[in-house]
Amino acid sequence: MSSFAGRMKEYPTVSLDRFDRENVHARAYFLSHCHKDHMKGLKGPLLKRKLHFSRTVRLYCSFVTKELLLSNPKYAFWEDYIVSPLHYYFHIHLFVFVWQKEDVVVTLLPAGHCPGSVMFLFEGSQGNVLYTGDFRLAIGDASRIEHLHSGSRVKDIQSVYLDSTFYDPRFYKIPTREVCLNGISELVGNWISQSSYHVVWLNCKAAYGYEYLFTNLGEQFNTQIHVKSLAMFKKMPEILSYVTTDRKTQIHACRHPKDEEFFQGNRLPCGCTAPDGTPLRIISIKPSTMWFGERSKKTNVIIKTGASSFRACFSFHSSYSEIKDFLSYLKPANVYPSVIPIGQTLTEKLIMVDTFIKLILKYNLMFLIMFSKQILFFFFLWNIVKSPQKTALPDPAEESLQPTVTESQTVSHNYLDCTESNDEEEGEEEEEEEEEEGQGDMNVKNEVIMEAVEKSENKCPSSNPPKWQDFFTTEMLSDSQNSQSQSCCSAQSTSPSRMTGSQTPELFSDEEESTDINENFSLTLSASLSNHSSQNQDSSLPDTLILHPEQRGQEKEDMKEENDQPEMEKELSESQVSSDFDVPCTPESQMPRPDELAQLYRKLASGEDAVIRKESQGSV
DNA sequence: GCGATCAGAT
DNA sequence: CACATCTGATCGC
Repeated sequence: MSSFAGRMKEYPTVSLDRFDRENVHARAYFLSHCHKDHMKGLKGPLLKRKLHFSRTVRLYCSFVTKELLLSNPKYAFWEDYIVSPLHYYFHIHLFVFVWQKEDVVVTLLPAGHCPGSVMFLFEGSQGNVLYTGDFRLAIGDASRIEHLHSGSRVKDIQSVYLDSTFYDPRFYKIPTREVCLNGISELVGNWISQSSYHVVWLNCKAAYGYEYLFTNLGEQFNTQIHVKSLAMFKKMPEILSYVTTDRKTQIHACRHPKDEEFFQGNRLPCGCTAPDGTPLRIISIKPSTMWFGERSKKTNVIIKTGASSFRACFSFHSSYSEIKDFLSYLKPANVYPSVIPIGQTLTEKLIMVDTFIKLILKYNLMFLIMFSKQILFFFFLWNIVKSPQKTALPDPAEESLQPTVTESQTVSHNYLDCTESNDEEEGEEEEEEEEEEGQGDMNVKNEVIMEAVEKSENKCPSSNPPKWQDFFTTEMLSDSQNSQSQSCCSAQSTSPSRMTGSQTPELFSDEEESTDINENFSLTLSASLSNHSSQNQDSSLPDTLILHPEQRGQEKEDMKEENDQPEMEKELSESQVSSDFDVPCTPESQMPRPDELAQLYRKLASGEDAVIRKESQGSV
């Protein structure tokens, strides 16, 4: 669960994923995805009143997040205040008023956590800051995210506000989404093929994120999954076509307050029975996170937990090694973990991050010595020491070399609002104290950076740049899964990414049921889900500035050619071409002058990312 | 009566 | 196997 307090040190006038307390005063809001623990205060009366009186406050989120949010009547009052792009990669031109006006370009990056989930990359005078929200990216995915790069280099990232849910060596490895999906498919297929009375209940929690499971199962078995409601997907036809409210199907993901009891009594949560009265044969599959230690060779993705109950591996969050890979690639100067697991103090978490950093340091040292790259190493050290650092922060170089965090220091400063003992009054004194000490202490110096030396060759965004369908697919669907292989999203390009025999996990840990499951499954990850058919009215806001990524068009064109998309995706892309995609800036802002713009663009590493021109191609 | 918060359960 | 949500109890306004 996120313990992030809502604000980033570098850009404190915006709030992300928190809308209560001091966040009520934010100039702009960002919602990374539509999970309740990231929506605290979002339906609060305070904010509602603020919206009523303010003409400038907006909530920025992805299109899908907007749809999901507005499908809940409790959040419907946000409708006129949401700014969402039709595409993943877009730029908001923010004028943030605090100590000065500020140009900030915000880019939405795929997060792979649930439909609509994104990370926010802020680029402005306070540095490039990445807020990950919750994310699940596979190893290697960062290199495929175009907007983390400028040209062939990885952008310099000042800080990462990190989803550290599994940032713990215990969660070293979590089977990839594809592997998990294969296991579930196999189990489902073997069951429902036995007779029409054999049905599966997917015991999913009440949260977005299982949709790609539904779509893939629906696709593979040419059926629809029974769910409680379709309303939230009404603008997402590729999801819509795989779910139904018709109970006459063999795969159910419906819920009921007493569904566990129902299941024990051999009933589905929806109460569905066979027309002829024949008792149904129901198995339950409960998606849950499974992890494996570094040395563990077990890779069971399905565990039998009862006579007809199974647990299936499924994770919304990146594993330890995936997070490590992510950080090692980005090499941010600072890392702020946003999740402090229950039972673990902030200090422990920070120390853990430190430990990782030290290990990296050590590893690199050895590596460097072995390969006689000392020169590079010292050059890099020098870079760290010399690197220009933000104001109001302790010298990061100094700190990074002594990354010790003491309990008292850590706990008393709640910039991230991470500690449980955090029910202090919101006095101003405290605020100031935070400012003075907290920031430095909360700085987890990330010498992951050291790996830069080793990985400098890898700094370019791979020969296959990120393809929009990798992540755009309802932001979730099969997204980034197999990073090493290419896109796994298009129906045609999927099969190559199927598991090889050696990678095939044992399906069951319980032997009694593991006999007859040996079919080969042709996993077809469905094509893009997301059809973002409508644009909101925001482009008509009076004081909006629309920035269009210029080169994006051509790049997408290239991508389309080298990537043989199935028809559906081509059509989708084309439909997106036609839909103007206007991304308003913060309404308080003014239209920048050309020279201002030029300056802004210079701030972007390459200048490729933000250009005012209506794009002519399906953009990402 | 409403919202915030917490414990507990799933 | 640690994910996110819901329910119910309690407290304060």
